[in-house]
Amino acid sequence: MPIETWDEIRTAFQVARLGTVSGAADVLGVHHATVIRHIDSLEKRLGARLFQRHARGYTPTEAGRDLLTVAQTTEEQFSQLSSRIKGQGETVAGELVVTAVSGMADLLTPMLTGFQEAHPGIIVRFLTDLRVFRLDYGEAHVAIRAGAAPEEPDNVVQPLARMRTGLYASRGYVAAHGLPAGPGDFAGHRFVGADNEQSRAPFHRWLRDNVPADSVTFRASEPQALFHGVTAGAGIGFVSAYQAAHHPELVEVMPPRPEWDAPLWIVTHVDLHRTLKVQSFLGHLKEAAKGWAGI
Amino acid sequence: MPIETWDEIRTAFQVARLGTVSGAADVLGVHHATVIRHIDSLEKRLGARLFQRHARGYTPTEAGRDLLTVAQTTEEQFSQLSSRIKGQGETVAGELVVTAVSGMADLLTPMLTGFQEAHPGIIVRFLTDLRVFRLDYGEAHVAIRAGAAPEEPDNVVQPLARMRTGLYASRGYVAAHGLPAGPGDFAGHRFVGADNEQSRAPFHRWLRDNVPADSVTFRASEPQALFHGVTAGAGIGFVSAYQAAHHPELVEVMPPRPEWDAPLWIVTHVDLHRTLKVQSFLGHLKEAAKGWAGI
DNA sequence: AAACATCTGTGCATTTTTGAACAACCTACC
DNA sequence: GGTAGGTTGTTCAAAAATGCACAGATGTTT
Repeated sequence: MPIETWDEIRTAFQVARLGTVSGAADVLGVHHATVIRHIDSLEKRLGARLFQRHARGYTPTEAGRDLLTVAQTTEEQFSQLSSRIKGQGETVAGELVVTAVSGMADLLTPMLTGFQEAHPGIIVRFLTDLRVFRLDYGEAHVAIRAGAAPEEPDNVVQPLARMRTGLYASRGYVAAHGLPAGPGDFAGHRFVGADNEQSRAPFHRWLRDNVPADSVTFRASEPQALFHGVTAGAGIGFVSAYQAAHHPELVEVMPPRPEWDAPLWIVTHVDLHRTLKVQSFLGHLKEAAKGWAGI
Repeated sequence: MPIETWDEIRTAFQVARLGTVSGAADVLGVHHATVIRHIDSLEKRLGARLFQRHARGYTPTEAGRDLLTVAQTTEEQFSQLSSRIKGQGETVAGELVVTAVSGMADLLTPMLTGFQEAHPGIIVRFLTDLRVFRLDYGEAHVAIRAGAAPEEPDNVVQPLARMRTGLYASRGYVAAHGLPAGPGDFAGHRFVGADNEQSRAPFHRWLRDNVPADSVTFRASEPQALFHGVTAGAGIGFVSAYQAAHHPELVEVMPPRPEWDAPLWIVTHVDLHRTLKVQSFLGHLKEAAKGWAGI
């Protein structure tokens, strides 16, 4: 037996609270005729009288007093809800969901923990998965994407940084096979590459163009697996300069080149982009990116 | 920070619950364009987004989920309220406020207690006061009035019984002064009468016409005081046959006459008259009145 | 006693809300 | 790949809710 017209309950509530139709109309900001019509409609719907009418005003019946107490708490609940929602856009609290490909975890986690410490009310959820989380489904507040600029509608895209990548090999590999003198020497070496033939990453394309397919002896679809392949000595492969700098066991085969750079993008949904929480995080993120000069 | 449009919260609640605008529109029985407009209006009012829009539907944001839980309990509260109000007109429970002049207390109380015992859910409030309680102010459900038929608007009036009254004196008075032989002998006796000169009760008028004013030596405005005056031996006075029958110390001076009869009326407010609670009480009251043959 | 202020109630013009139809988009399924 | 079903979003006409003005009634104050 659900009630269909909550607004009528609200007007009835004010009438029960103030005792007069005119007073309720003033509070509600409507004409007193509207109040009368709301009461009539609601009483007809409920099949019972909520008020006794007389020339001095409306006095609530037993049912009217019942409605008064119920609507009183409703009014308070809605008021608190409104305060929470209005305030949440102006405070940095609650969940902040960030998504990125797993390969960026060690790059991003220091920044994420720093943001969490700066805003104790924040609970950071860092989602890394193979699939791309969709911002328009509300799966995350901020996504950090690599590669071509995303062009999804309703998403605001900002450049974050350029991720420099170079060719690296593990010390074990170098000890066993030596370093290639140059591109002409690649045929005698082993490489680690993407399993996906049409990978659009620029360094992957460069590998396809400059290294014989037979020399790519370790292939994986997951970026993290490629990185592990290099560190384990499976072959020479592309590693971001940032990751390489933190892994002393890697030896630089070819230094990063501009054409290998992969741009990083900050992507947010337009609905959430303007909120203080997201804006605050974006500021923190860009500040941290300035320290990524080495990547 | 009160919320002005409860209906918009209701539609937002359904959208959050079902996940789609179309589904909410079906449940609410309105067009989906209306739902969209409600959501837009509410979000604009709150200054925050409640939903993320995409082609598969609306997924609630953090604020939207907050609204969902609040509105969920509101829906339940209103539903229960509706059930209570709709049901209360069909059950005999709650308060039943009956008002009458205090002189009728001993006549009515047995009937009232009997009604309460027949309906354990009832709390009977019997208000007796000098002033007349006003039904149109919601002061009582049922009023029992004596005298001329009430003619207030919005009140439904039904005849209940005729209250027969006679002239009585206490045994002590009779022992001291004897009984008057007839109206011609009244001048030598003492009488108890109304203080109010323009009292409209027929027996009071009869007293004014047939008894010298000097013989009315005990006057009171309160009916109960008049009755006590008679029983205390202050003089000869009018007592209802019902009361006289229950007081053996009274001696009949003149038996009840039809022209002394005072009609009793049942008065109820038109809004409450049709409710089962009042109707049930009226049936009980009329049944009890059949046993008042002696009054 | 009489004027005043306040409240309810009702018919009519106006504004606001709603509904219908259509377009655009995405998803799923064949 | 293409088609069918479902969803959102927008424009214009219809419907409904609202505001206005005035009448009626009651209690209060001068």
